[in-house]
Amino acid sequence: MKRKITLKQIARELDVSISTVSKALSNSKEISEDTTQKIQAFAKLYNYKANNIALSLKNRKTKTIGILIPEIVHHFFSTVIRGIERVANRRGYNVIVGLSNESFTKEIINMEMLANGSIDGIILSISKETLLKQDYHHFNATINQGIPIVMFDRVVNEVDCDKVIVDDFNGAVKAVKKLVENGCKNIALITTMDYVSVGRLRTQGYLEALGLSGIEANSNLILKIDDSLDVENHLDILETEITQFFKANPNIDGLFAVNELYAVSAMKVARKLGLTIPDDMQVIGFTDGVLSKHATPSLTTVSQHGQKMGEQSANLLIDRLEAEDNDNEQYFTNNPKDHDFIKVVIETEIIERESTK
Amino acid sequence: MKRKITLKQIARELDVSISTVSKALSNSKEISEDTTQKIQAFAKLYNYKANNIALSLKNRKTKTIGILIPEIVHHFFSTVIRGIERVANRRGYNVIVGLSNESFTKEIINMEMLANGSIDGIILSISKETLLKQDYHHFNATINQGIPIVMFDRVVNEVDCDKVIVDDFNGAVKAVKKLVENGCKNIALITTMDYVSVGRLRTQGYLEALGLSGIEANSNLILKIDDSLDVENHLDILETEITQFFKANPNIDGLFAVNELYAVSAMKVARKLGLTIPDDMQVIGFTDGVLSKHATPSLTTVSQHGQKMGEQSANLLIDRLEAEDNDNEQYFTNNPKDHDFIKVVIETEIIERESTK
DNA sequence: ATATTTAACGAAAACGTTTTCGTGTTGACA
DNA sequence: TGTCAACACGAAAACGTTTTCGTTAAATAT
Repeated sequence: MKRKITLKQIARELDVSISTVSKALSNSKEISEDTTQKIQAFAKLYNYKANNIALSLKNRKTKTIGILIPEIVHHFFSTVIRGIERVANRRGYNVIVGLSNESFTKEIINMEMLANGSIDGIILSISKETLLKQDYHHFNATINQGIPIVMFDRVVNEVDCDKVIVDDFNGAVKAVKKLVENGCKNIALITTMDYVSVGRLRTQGYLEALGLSGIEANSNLILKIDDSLDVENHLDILETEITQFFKANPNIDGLFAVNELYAVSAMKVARKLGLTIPDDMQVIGFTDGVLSKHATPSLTTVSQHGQKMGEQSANLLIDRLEAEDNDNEQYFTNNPKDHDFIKVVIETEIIERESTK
Repeated sequence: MKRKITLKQIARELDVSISTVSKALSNSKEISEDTTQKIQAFAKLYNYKANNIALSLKNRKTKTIGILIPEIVHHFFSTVIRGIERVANRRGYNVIVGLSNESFTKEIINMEMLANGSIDGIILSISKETLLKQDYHHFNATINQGIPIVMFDRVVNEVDCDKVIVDDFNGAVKAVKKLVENGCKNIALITTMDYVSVGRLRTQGYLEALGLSGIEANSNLILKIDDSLDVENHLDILETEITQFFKANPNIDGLFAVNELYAVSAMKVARKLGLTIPDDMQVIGFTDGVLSKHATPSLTTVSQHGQKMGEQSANLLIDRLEAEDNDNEQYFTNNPKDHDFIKVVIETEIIERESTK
């Protein structure tokens, strides 16, 4: 078991100084061609690679970015990670992942763990509990420490940073409009409680689309699910709620759900109630994941383009990191550019499948 | 924007030496109570936290473990990550993720990126291309550099390291036996090409179960899918293959599929062909993911317990890392324990749902 | 022959810690 | 009064780099 070789060992072995080795390996022309070749040959032989940690310490940057998300067993979030990893890798960065598990405390602990030198910047999506508490001091704290943050999807105005969001509002508008165009008269909505911003925005989009179409919103047609409980493991509850909802409103002929789980569950319930989709009821969900694609009938959805969100987030963050590098060489450290934060909006797209006509 | 405070700054500010500050913060009794209090108060005020990178360099260990998997938008793999992250976090480790994207080259590049000091050990699952090439030198190389590896799920005998696998063979046996018990006479298999070990093992389990039940295997009832192509994006191809398969074998009354995508697709095809599940055909899939749970009818599956695999892998790795620490204090560095590698087998479990009687 | 440039290399600082090993001051004790 | 612990602290090395700034010797210019 050979430990990795270091500059010092090469130097000792070849009877030169550490500086000489370092320079030779970076092809400095301070070093004669002879020694350079000798050193490079030796280094290659022993497969020398500079130690990342030492470089990080010296350069005061780690070339790794942190990701902090609520959950990873989740199609959307893992898609975002894939996008982040893709551009991070291409641009020479590593990716370190932390999971908040929707918990405020774990979010803070993770942030602090990451902010102690492990990473140059953070890409995150806020946990539900944090959104509920509306306590964002930990974000501002790390930003103040000079660690840039990019927020995606679940963002919040109280924190000044770059943001990448999907156009939840217009996505919902598009979806509901399509239902209207397809002839639906009584369009229902299944949504979450309002504190998750994306749910709120999608609800607003639903209302807006109805308004634009001259349809009066009917609060009976809106079902709000308390997603503080872990729905994945309480499918039965979800399904009974939907069953009651459908029974109470037999006139529903169109349904918009703010996520694919609600949509797919609704289709299941509908079928049990003897309804045919899309003939008796058309359904559109938000978030294009595996469920939508493989459900029967397959589900028409509003795609969020998670991978693109990840890529944009990573590019935004790395751009800012590398801009900082240049700033340091400028005369003004506090140049105004630092406070021009960017908000990227990813356009949604409706993917039509079998659940609509 | 305040940069993080360092020992040196505290020392200068309080007019003591760096060593004193360091000792005071670790409650060394070399330092008087007065100074200790003063320093600790100051440190708390400025929210001092030791810089991780500096610690890593000094201690020659990073307290982070690398994960290298083929794909992250994948229920099983993300479940494993969740498990790893969970125990890593509990035991004070960070987690850094690399994706091979099923590519041999990306796997190597990622390994080298990680092995240059960024991590203490690696947990990985081998990419398809690597399995196909059967070239495992990069794994052995990093092991030889003193970086322990734990392989999960897709493992290989040619590399000496700890391994965590699911009992693919017996899982398949159980599944097929259940089909037999449920009265199936003509049990089909949908599987992958043989180079992915897990597919091969599950196929063998299928054959074994048939043998045990006194049923003669019929090669016509085995459909091998070439999963070198990206099936997710070529569902149509998959479905037509299955359609032909079913049409050619109308006597099929039971089906075992080596993953849930194949199983769900098969159910879809079966329904289109007018078959009712589970009445006309019972179906069991391997890998318990979202699809299985939410399909209609919901799918009986063999659960791999991904999270448990992740947790076991992480524990195995960290155990070894921390055992090494102690070994260094022993007289023998090359003690025989180093070569006793552990293979943990996670038992599968059949989760019964609507697709079987 | 002397001054000056150039080539080739080494010493040392710096990044932020921890830890070992001094060192000076105090108080107790003989 | 002289000796010796005990106490409280500082200097410096080490982890592995890169980079600045010497320094030496040879080569060139004057």
